[in-house]
Order: sequence, then C-alpha cells, then structure tokens
Amino acid sequence: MGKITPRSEDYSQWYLDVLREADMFDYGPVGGTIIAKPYGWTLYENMKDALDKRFKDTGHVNAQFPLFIPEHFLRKEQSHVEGFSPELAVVTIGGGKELDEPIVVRPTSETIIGDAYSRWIKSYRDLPVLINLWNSVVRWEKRTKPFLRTMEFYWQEGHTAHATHEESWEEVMRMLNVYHAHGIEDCAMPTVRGRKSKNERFAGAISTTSLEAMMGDKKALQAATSHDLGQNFAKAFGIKYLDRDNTEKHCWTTSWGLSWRFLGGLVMMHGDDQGLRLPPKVAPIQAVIVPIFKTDVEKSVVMAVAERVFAQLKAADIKVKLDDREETPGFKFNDWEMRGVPVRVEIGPKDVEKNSVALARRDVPGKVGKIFVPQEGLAERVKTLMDEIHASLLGQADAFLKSNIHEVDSYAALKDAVQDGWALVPLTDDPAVDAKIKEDMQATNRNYPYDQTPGEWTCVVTGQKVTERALVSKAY
RNA sequence: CGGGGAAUGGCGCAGUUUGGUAGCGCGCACGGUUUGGGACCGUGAGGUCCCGGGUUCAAGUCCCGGUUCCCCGACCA
Repeated sequence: MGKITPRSEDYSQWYLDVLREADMFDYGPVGGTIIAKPYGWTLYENMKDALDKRFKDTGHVNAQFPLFIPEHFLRKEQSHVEGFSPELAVVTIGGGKELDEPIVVRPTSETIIGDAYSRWIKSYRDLPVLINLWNSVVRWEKRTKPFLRTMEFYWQEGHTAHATHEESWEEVMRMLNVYHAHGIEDCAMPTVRGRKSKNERFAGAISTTSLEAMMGDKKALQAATSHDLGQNFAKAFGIKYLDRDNTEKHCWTTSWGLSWRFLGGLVMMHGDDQGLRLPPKVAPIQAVIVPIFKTDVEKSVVMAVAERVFAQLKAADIKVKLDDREETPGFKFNDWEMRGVPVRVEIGPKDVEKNSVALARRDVPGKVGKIFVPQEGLAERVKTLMDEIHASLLGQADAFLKSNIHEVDSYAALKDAVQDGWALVPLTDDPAVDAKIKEDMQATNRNYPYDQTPGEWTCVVTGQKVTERALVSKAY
C-alpha cells in the first residue's frame, strides 16, 4: 500500500513519496533525467496553458528554435560562457564522424536567438520583437531532484528585443509580474518579487529579477526569473537597428523563464501529509465522482445517477472523472486525496433517495468538511466550491509565508532567523557579503524584494548604510 | 565533486554474521463473498538477488573492481 512519509519526519522523502503516489513521474534511464507521467505532465500542461495565455495577452508570440547550438556561439558573450561551460552537454560525433566544431545542446537559447535577431532586425519599425519558446534545455547538474533540478528540464524562455532601455526594463518587470499573477491567480502560490544580488545574477545579464516561493519546510525556491540583458547580447551578436534619425543602434534585450520546477514548488507549497493538494484551475481532474453501492440493484441505480451527475458537470466544463473502478469507496477516497483532486462527489443509495450528493473538499483535512447538497444545480455549486478552495489554498500559503519572514537587524539575529524561516535583513549588495553568509549559515541572498517599505538601515555585515533589505534563507 | 546510506519479483523489505533448492507483506491475474474512509477467503503468475571478475564441489551470502539511486554539503531554472 502506498505510504507517504510525514513531512516532519523527512521532508525530502515526503516530496518523493507524494510524486510517486500521485503517479506524476518515473526516473529516466540516464542519471538525472525523469519521465513526466501523464498525471504530472497534464498538470504541467495546464500550468503551461494558463501561462501561455498570459504571454499572448501581453503581445507575445511563440516560435521554436533548434536544440543544437554551434559551440562558438556560447563564447561570444564572456560571462555567459563562463557561467554555463561547466554544465554543458557537448556533441562531438555526428553520423559516426568526429565533428569539425563541437555542437552544444542548448542550456538556454540567448545565443542562438541573438544570432537570429541580428539577421531579423533592421529598423526601429521591426521593434519590439516579443518571442517565447516552449522547449526543454539540458544542464549537466551534479545533484538532481525530480522537477526541481533535472538534467533536462522543460520550461519556456522568452526573448525580446527593444529600442530603448526604458522599454526593455518595462518588459522585464511586466513579465516578472505575469509570473507573479500566474502564481497567485492560477496556482494559488504567493511569491516574493525582487531584484537578485550581483552575486546571483544570470550569466550575461546586467540585472536579474526573481520570484521566490516558500516551501512547506520554509526553504526558498527560485520560482521564475526575468533578466535585463542590457546591450550585452546585442553587442556580442550584432543585434542592431536603424533608428528614425538614420543612425545604427544596438538593441536592448531581455529574457525570462519559468520551468517545471514551478510544478515541484506547487507540490511543496500546497501538499500535506495526505499527499497532493491541487489548486482547481490547474488540476488535471477538478472533481471526481465516487459511486457507492452494495448490491447489484443499488449499483444500477447509483451508477445511473452518477452518470447523470457526470454529464451535468462535464457540460459545465468541469474536468470531471467518474471512478468506476472495482475498489472500495474508502480506497478511492484515499487514492484521490493523494492525487490532490480538489473536489470529491460521493453518490450512494441514500443520496439517490434524497436527490443529493456528498461533497468533500481537499483543502481541509480528509475526514471532515463533507457537506450534503442537492443534485440539482450541482455544477454551479462545484464551481463556487472550487473558487473557495483556490482562495483557501492561497490564504493558507500566504499566511504561512508572512508568518515565517522575520525582520532582523543584527548578524546574530540573522543567523537565528534562517534556522526557521526567512530573514528580511539590511544587506550591502556585495558578492563577498553573500559569500560570508553562505559560509556561516548555509543560507543565501534570495533577492531584494520590491514590495518593502522604504527606509534606511545599517548592513549587518559591512555596517554600511543601505536603503533596501534582502531576503535571506536556505534554499533549494 | 566530497561525506553518509542503499541496490533481492511492480513497490516495501527479510535472508548475508556462520556459503548448501530464493522468502514475506503489499500490488497484479482468476473465482467467490464484499463495498458510506485504505475489505476478505481461495487459487495463481511473476526473480539475470545492480554489473564484471575472482575464491569454492557449491556464491544473494566471501574477495577485488565498477555502476546506479537516495540523503547531507559545494554549483544551478
């Protein structure tokens, strides 16, 4: 029988148990790779579809670029190649022959995009270029964990080019906000938007912004990033346009990405000891119908009602499943709870008699919270309930996040705070400062949150005056 | 790449100390009884004991080498 290790006992094991019991993944034959099984992939697809709609709504279009990149492309931007070299997969043999120039499997597509944009963009009339890619990339990671860090991972990467820095920066923030809204409105996941420290900046960016999410063990997860690439890649690849004034200028570019790590984050933010808890908007199955009967006679009347209810919910565009497996109701209740289905509809002989059903919601612990409602108008009732569940999951996650951020103003208090939550602390933006903290307390500078009250503080490491505070915590 | 665990049927494990016909629970198939919170009985299928070499009459078990996975650290979406 499937067993899920309690979170308090071993959080990592709990995470793996939940993924396994929910049938979301399997390990791939090559170390560090995973197979996303249908339930996991459908969840990812739903998240992807919701995000893709947001991209389209903000004027972006999708395209697809090659998996293979000539090695010399990577070398064109100095800090980019330095950042990615250690984790590249490189093809040296093709068709049985040693290649003249090795081919790199993309770790990200800034370079091949830069090359294409340099040919596509000629005039200010061509700008902005707003393209997004849904693909997978490969980074040779030493230590992997399903969805959170895999050698090959699925994601989207947006790449845009603009005429001015003002415009490109606006794009960086727009997309950071799109990710933030996706988290809250689609996934019930609150996150903290902020600016990454110099030390944590993307290889080749002049500024990196991120979304940081708090997991159930209070560790941080970088849930998405949006980069201001300045003119670094434009200069490296010659992305230039002729402006109104007939002078040639370099473009300002951005890139932004969100991977299936976000799915792992969703599991760790909402899951409980019973298993997954899925936000209704992205759940592969939003409502499951469990029929209950003893005799064949009961079975036929119960199934007739169950099928009618199924049709009613389906007609209302609810992702509904009728569980007609030959298992006991108790087994099914537990099974669907592990899989995080938000709403369960139970129909038995008593319900048939009273034209009712029993409704159970996943956002509250298992055996409580069942209510009996009429079959008539059930679809509307379920929709309302799904909205409530979304709000409830968001509320729980938000309360957890807020109650575990500790404002501190001394080094000793910082050390204390990161043992059990996040610290909001005055910190000079200096790689040496980040390094010292990491060394001393195995915690990292997550970001400088944008939503913080302005003020003036004293850095707890350097003693310098600073005008913003950093989030520091242990992280995945 | 460092430190620590582990690898035996789909999953979880025992067996290794002391070498001697490969076992248990769950799951799976079939039959029957069951079904409002993880049902029960019976029958049955399913195994290169991680891989390679060695010792031995005989290796899951002992020796040597390797691989993979998990956990904890350094690097990262």
